[in-house]
Amino acid sequence: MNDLDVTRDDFIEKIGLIAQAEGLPRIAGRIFGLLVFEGRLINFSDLATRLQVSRGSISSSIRLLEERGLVKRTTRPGERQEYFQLAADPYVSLLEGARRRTRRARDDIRDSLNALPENQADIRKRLGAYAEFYDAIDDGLASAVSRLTSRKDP
Amino acid sequence: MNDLDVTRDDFIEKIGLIAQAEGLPRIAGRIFGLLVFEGRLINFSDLATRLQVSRGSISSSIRLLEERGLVKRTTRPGERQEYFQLAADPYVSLLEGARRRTRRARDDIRDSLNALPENQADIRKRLGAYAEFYDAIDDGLASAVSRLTSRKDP
DNA sequence: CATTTCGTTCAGTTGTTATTGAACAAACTA
DNA sequence: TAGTTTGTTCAATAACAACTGAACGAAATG
Repeated sequence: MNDLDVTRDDFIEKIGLIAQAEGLPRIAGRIFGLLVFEGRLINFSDLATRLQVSRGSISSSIRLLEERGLVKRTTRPGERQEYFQLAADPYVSLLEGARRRTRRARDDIRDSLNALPENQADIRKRLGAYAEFYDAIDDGLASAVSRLTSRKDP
Repeated sequence: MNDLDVTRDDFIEKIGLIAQAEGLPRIAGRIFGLLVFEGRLINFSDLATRLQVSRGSISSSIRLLEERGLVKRTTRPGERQEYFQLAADPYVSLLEGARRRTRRARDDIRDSLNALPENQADIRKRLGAYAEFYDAIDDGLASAVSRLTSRKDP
């Protein structure tokens, strides 16, 4: 195993851990890492052998990654295996997912706020500040999205 | 149990679930929710009884919340019990924590990038884009922080 | 001094999610 | 046709984190 292999495997493991910290299965992160590193089509069984995991795990993690818009599935004419690669804008998809979760939290809090009687001004104020926190995050992530998209548009 | 109690308990449970989705123990989220809702000092045993959980759980979750700068512990002269309340700027602390994790991920990726030989321009480019994704998040969260802090400074 | 209260620690339990591996259907191959 | 390969599903297991509750030391109280 040469230097490049070591660097790659090290990278893949790191991304697995990052994914795990963000609530994704570690294997999903490792697939993502491999696809980022290689930057080309990789077929199903290669994923299983290179990451040393069962086909079942590849199947379910790939499904997750597809649902989140991070990975695309392709087939080649005449070939039976399915190939996978990074989606066009995986990072934007990740940010959009984070924004959705953020806004959902904000809405939950707003619902509680709206259920409060008018005379509970102090509680309303605190829940309002909490909701604004999520609004601030949402805006921040929105500006991250535009930064990523503007970079390549022109 | 009146309307306000229902709204409060509902809110507390919601925050517990949000916390859980963000990788914190549910009980930590419920404590946070209770403190946001009440907006005043609450003592240790009240936390345990009102949230119907063991003292051990309160102890460990409070420790987590303190470590993250979300909750402050206080004592009152002549009283033996310890009191807890929201920290001054809990939302800023949350954002700073998120920024730290973001930058750590970016640094991990940069380390891999730097371990690559110069002639791997394509791989370097892809890892670079990945690292920039985290930079964009960090900047977005930074602007969320300034939005939250500027709001009350003047 | 004995007793009570307070918060922490830690071993054990519970509950949840990730992962495997066998079974399966579909699509090819010989 | 029988046999292979491919990806999915699902039941069982492994791995992990949350949570409990008993034990504990410290500090107060009587």
